[in-house]
Amino acid sequence: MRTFADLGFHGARVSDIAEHAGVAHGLLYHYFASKEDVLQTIFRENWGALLERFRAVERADESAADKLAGIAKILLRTWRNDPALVTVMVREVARSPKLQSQVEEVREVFSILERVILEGQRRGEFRADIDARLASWILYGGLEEVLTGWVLGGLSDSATDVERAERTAIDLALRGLAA
Amino acid sequence: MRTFADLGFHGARVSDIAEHAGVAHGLLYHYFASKEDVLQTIFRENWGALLERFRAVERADESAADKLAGIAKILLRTWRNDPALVTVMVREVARSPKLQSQVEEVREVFSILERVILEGQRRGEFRADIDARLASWILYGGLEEVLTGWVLGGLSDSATDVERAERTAIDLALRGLAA
Amino acid sequence: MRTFADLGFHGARVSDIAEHAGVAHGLLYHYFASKEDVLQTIFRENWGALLERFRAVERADESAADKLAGIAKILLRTWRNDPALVTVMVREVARSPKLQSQVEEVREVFSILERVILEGQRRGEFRADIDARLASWILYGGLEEVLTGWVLGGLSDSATDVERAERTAIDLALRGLAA
Amino acid sequence: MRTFADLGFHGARVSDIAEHAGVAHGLLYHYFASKEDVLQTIFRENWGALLERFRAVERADESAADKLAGIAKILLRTWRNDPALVTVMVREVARSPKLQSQVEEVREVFSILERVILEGQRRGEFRADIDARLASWILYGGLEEVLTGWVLGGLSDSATDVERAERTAIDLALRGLAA
DNA sequence: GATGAATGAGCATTCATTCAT
DNA sequence: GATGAATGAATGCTCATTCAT
Repeated sequence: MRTFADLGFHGARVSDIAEHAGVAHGLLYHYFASKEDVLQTIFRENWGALLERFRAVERADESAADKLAGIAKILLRTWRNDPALVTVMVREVARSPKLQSQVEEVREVFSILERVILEGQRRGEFRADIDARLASWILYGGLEEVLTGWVLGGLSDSATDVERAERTAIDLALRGLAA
Repeated sequence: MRTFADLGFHGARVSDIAEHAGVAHGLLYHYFASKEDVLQTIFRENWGALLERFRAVERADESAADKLAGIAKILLRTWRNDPALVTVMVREVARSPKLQSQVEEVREVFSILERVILEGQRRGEFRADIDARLASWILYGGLEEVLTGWVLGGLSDSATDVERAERTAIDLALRGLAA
Repeated sequence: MRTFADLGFHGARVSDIAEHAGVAHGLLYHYFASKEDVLQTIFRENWGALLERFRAVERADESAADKLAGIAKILLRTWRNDPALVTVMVREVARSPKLQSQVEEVREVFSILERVILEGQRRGEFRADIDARLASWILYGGLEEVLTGWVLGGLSDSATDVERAERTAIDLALRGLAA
Repeated sequence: MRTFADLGFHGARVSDIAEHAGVAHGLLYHYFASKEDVLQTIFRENWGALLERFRAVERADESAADKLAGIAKILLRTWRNDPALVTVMVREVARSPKLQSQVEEVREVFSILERVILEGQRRGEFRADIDARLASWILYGGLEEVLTGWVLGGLSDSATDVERAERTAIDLALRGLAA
């Protein structure tokens, strides 16, 4: 993950990864079928864990607004906890069809957001004149762009800035959706 | 542009581009210094034109809300006018540090959005308790994610859906920012 | 052909072939799809020419015995004319299923021999109590083994020895088949 | 032997052999010095046994013709008894200089055949105007090609066909050599 | 005896780029 | 302008072999 984060998928040679791990490059092929499988595994294991947390939020006994806020927090705080992971996700996974097979899993986050929004609309928390599906993409895009800003260095990611970003994103979204 | 859109930057060989253009691949080097220069040129020429249109909106004598709406429309309608361009932008330019030299230009759109938001805050149109810089990233991210949805096929892009996306995105943003 | 003859298919590196030819190894891939394609091409072009000569003999207006003798001569004299070709054929093509797609073409020689033998039997030149198909394999095997002996150095291939081999092989075969 | 027969020497990985044998691949190196040593051992043990039988035939108190017939029978019947062995011999050992050290042993069969033929010539059984050395190669080649036909599937190897091949090969050879 | 993680030499193949024509 | 033969650096991957356990 760190090698991909530093050099990008194409820029990272298999031997770079192995060197980073302190093993011979051949050993990599005991554990992974190919260089791409390494990326796929990084994605699968980490995104799966994130999805699990999103689902837990969805199941929680909270208002839809709190659920959205919870998901946003998980996503944005991942930058602090695991910047290499976020870097790889943002640069190699999010938009490239490199991991076609995983597209479904990537989109699961949209489904979760959509369901939460629909729930909010049903409960009267959120306005009903908004397409929940579209809103889920728009909200997620806003969050991902903040992560991208941090990854590419366009946005400050000091502790206070991260906190402010969290508040801003949540605030914008909830006001945008509020009934 | 079409070749990059179809195959991606890494997946497209110089000879693919030349074949697409109906010339020998050697000729490409009369017009471009390298394969990367082709991408750079695509970006420069097209993004420059978009930026010009964004700036025109910024200069117009309209409310800040209308300016934001105008920018969103330009961005989203580009998909219909030039899907290959959007595909290349979304997949090859937006996140990769491939075009480092152009990062500044990419970010110009954030500056424009930020200035429009600040203007709206100054005029009392928009709430003042929002960091304009952050908001510009978040709004742009929402729009770009919709484009991504269209590029990768996750969101329907029929004529009515494109229009609805436009309204939804603008509506969410303006309600989120409204004073 | 010479590189394969010297080093064997597996022992020859692509760069050996290219070096032998005095070009960069990359150029090889302008003309051949792969290392294996080089072998295939060697086979196709040369075996095809040999087959053509065998067919010419078959069509000739001669006794079946003379036809068999003619085919044997062509085969054995190829060693003198083109030892590298024979070496490659004997070592890389004849028995390995490496060129599965060409198996049919390899077997064409058996068909030709079989037809000549059948013709001889019909004419009363050859005894009729012999399975022509089997005989074609046996005769061809005898010839090929002589070539093998020359390739691997087990049999002397001086000019007089080559001539004697020719006479011996033909003599054995014709006496074996004689009515 | 079965792994080499199925996949060829180069196509068979050490781990394929080990898997076939139901052990870990590392264990192979307790019993064999190398992959090539496995092939060598297969050859040595089996070819040695065959040679022993050939020599027994040579020593027997029979006519030269019967001796030739005996050797042919042993060789061809091995296909039925041990097709994998024959496959390996035909494809990996016979022509490749892979087992250079064993070349002598391979050629022992030619020596035996040659001596039998010489004996037949001395006794007046066989015509004297044939080079015994050459004849031994030619006869052996005929037999080996029949085996090759069975191995590669070009010749039918049903029980009756095997028997007919035996008769045909012996018949052709003896008539070819007959005084 | 037995395992399988670990090694690293070896090699085919790709493809951007050059340049003589 | 235009071609495409020629180059060669770069790299993913394979697999025989070793050896600590």
